[in-house]
Amino acid sequence: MTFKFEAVKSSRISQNIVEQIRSAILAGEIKIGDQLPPEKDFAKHFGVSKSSLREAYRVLEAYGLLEIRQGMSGGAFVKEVDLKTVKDALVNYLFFQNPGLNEYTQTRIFIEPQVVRICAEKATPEDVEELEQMIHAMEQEPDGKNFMSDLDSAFHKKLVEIAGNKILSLVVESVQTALINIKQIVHTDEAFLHMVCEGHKKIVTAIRKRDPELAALAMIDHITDVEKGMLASKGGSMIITEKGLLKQK
Amino acid sequence: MTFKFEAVKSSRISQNIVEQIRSAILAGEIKIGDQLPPEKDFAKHFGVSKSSLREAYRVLEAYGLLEIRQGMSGGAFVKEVDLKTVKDALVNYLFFQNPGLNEYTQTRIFIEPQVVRICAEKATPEDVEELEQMIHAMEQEPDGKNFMSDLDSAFHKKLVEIAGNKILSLVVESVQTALINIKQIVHTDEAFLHMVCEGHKKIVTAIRKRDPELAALAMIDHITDVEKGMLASKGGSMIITEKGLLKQK
DNA sequence: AATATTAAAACATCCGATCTTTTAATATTT
DNA sequence: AAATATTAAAAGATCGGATGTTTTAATATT
Repeated sequence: MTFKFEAVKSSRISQNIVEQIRSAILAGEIKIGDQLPPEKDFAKHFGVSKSSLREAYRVLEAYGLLEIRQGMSGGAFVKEVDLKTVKDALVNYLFFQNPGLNEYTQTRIFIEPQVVRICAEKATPEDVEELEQMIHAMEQEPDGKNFMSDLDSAFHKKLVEIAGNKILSLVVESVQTALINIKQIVHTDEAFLHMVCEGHKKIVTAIRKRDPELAALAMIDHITDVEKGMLASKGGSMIITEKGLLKQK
Repeated sequence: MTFKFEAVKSSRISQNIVEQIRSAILAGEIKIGDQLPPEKDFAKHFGVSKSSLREAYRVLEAYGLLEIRQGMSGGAFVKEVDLKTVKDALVNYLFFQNPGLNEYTQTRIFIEPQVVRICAEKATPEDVEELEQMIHAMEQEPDGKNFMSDLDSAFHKKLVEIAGNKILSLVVESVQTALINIKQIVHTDEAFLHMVCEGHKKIVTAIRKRDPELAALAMIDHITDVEKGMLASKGGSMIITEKGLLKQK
């Protein structure tokens, strides 16, 4: 059988400290907002140099677990890991994986139609109102280029928030972020913007009618349209393909 | 309207270096395996102290973008970000979000039945063979406690690999990792192990029959059973509930 | 040919001096 | 009294250079 032991790690001092502090946080021994001792004191407490402690702080900061503030009444504070940290990690990862547009589309088609089914049941009148305002804001957008992707993203984010599943929110928002990066390259045009708005309208209409199946179908159409629209458009030195996603010309 | 400008950042030297190197990697200027200059030289090149450069290295290491090796012919090497880095980020994030078991289950039910539909079409005889061996290995497992979760995870990982979507792989594997952490607390018993094996068998049978609908149904049953099994079991000072997931007793 | 020793490259750690940022307390002005 | 300006102290940020440790390649020895 294959052994399940992992290679023993570097035992770098900073890494040791990182793990101690991370464990303390995950074990609930230190809570959000808690302040760690000043560098000098804490380094002495650990019996290490300031440099080692500082390197540990940098790592914990990168993990999103700490926030370090300079100045009087500054210091190292325990922070709740935010979505941005996770999305950044994901962007780094996906850069190397380089999934095809069809993989993004497939992921969306698996998840988002089901999300709007739930929305059709759970959405409050206020939710519907907000969704409609988001569509309206998108239609007002001048040439669409700048904020278009953000407004589009916000719409899908709102939908998945209504569904009330934090894991699905994470996935949907991350996919949106990744797609924004792509859209910034392929220069979607005015017609694309209009198509997106129409798609969103049909979805919201179905939700207002409390018709889960219609909402799901509208979402499938919308996601399909977006993929088609992106495949049709082209950008500078990059090209987008069904598989392989982005290739230099 | 709300401004879209973000707070200008600390301009810490190490952060500046991190962004420069990260950008160079994402822009393709530096490739996997490339070696960066030695600390001393590189620090001089940037016009900064070794400490600042070292802190930048720690952060890039945390991002999974660099690997630093000590000793002769050591140095800083550009690395492909691996799944573990992303999953760790996710575990940190989910610790604070603390989703309910129902959220995990819902995510799985949205995705995995669709995955096995594809498997029923795309799986090669070798894939099916491998899946069956994985079930067999799981049945051989003595008391189930130790490797059970890993074998279970591996099974679902293999399925989503067959589907050939890197994004879905990431999501499914991350959810599995998160669930393993929970299972380590709730002490699943012998009956649970048996139930899991039976569930897997039905799924593979459906895939061998090339019956997508049957496979999807088998997967839904399986995921539902696992949730029920986990809700039924209890662990030490922790308790697992439908919502809120883990609470101290 | 196998083994042991040595040397050098490169990171790891430590120390302590100095700079910068931030805020709270104080002083000044209106 | 209120608003504004100054100052002082706390805490991180940066630097540089001395010293330790790891790893590997070259060399010497058996």
